[in-house]
Amino acid sequence: MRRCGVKWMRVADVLARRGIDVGGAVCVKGWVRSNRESKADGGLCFVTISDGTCFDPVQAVVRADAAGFANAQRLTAGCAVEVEGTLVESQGKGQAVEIAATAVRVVGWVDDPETYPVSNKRHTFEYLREVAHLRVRTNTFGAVARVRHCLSFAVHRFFHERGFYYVHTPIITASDCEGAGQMFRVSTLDLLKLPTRSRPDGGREVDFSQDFFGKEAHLTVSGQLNVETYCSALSRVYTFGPTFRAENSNTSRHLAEFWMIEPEIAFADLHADADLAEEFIRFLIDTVLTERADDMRFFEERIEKGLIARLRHVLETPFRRLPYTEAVELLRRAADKGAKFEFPVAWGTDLQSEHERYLTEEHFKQPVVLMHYPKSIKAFYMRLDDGCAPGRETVSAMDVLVPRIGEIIGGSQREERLDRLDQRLDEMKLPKEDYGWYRDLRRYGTVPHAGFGLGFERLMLFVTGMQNIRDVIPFPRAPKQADF
RNA sequence: UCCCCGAUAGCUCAAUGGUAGAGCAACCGGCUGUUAACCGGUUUGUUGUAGGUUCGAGUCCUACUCGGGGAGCCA
Repeated sequence: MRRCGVKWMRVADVLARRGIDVGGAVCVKGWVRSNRESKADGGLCFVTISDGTCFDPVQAVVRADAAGFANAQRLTAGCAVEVEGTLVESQGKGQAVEIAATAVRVVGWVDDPETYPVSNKRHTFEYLREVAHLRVRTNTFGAVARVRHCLSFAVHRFFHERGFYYVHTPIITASDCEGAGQMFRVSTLDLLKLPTRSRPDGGREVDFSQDFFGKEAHLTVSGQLNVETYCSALSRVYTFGPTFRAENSNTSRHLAEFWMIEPEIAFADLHADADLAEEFIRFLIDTVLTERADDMRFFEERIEKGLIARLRHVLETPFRRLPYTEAVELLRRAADKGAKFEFPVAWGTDLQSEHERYLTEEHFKQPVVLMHYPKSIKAFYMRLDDGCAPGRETVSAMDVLVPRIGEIIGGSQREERLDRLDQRLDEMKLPKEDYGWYRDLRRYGTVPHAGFGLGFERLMLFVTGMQNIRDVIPFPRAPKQADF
């Protein structure tokens, strides 16, 4: 590969004048965003070039005496170029500095400019989803990609700085005890020639002992049960990895493949868990506002007016913590006073989306942490609250609700008492033998512990103001959607 | 999975059951330190798929596919 004669720099550094100043020689490489040609001054082209390193492209001014001028005149959106020149103060408005080009080299042309899928104009997000391999070249998806990176690193930094260890929990699981919805099967059996064996009742069933793992295997729906084992030795741990749900969910808030962050802390109760969740969300917002100010300004201006004020409000206001029972009373009073709910509010049933939205968007207008849900609507591993009235048993669960998104975090203090855990397994008709290693944790040095799960893409929606979860992950997987 | 809405040029959208249109993009020309540039011109169609009704269907009916909004499941 040919090298530039002068120093090749990232556009982000050129525009910020890091390692270069006006008058310096520079080379940039990237993709053309726009090209405007002028006949003034003997002919010149204004070529804006993005290399994805920051929101703004850099403008190169190519005059007729520059090497490669004839090619520069033919540049269209999407062409890959190298530009050499001098950094100068811009004579035009809209940019402080620009590159006075001495040479332009076209690295890759666009075959057919008329049908280039992301030409220089407005496109709907639905359309761009159909060209997911090219949509990252747009303002919006470039910004999404950089914010996603920024938040990913912030997640690791937050936990690392607080003494948490990052645990790689398995993607494939042969235990059928995670119990969080439909799972994707993992198998190497020939679907056209499935081995079968007889069941005790005389029927036939697939013989998974002949499958790759010797038993049924699936993609994980949660790393929590596995990460609890490491928590019971390393004290403070977290996972951050892909998660899979085979639910037929067709919404703007669900994916079949998404990334989840699951911290788990030992010697901790539900309030320590909520403290952690709150500090965590604040840290992430603060980081992205500081490190991706350029992209966040774009989201504020073009995606959601008031976004930055909304995020700053979250930074400055403590989350409102509220027991489920009080939330139900509050919602019933609101309904009496005229709040329009499609579904009734009753103790013992899960809150509907409209109820959650009322609490966080209308009543409190801030993130809300709902705690101590009825045990009947929560998972077996959540800790039974002490001192409950008969018929009003609750568990130490918490959901963090935020405006616009609804539930962004679900967590709980875990049941660390073996007898209570076994009681819950029995009540929910779950076979104890499937939970051998999980029950062992309660037999060998059990401790109170707690954790939560945060859907990374939902965090992205909350932080960017984007509306559809399929637009905040590079290549979305959802029912009937696994292209690219 | 359920309810509602939609699918027409490369993109965004028009078109009373009666000849398929505009803006943008692209291309050509004009003007211009341009920047959502502007002005003039040119090119662009299996109207999502399969049936049906009708003299005639982009338009009406049925099914399917895909997309959007809402709900459920949840993160």
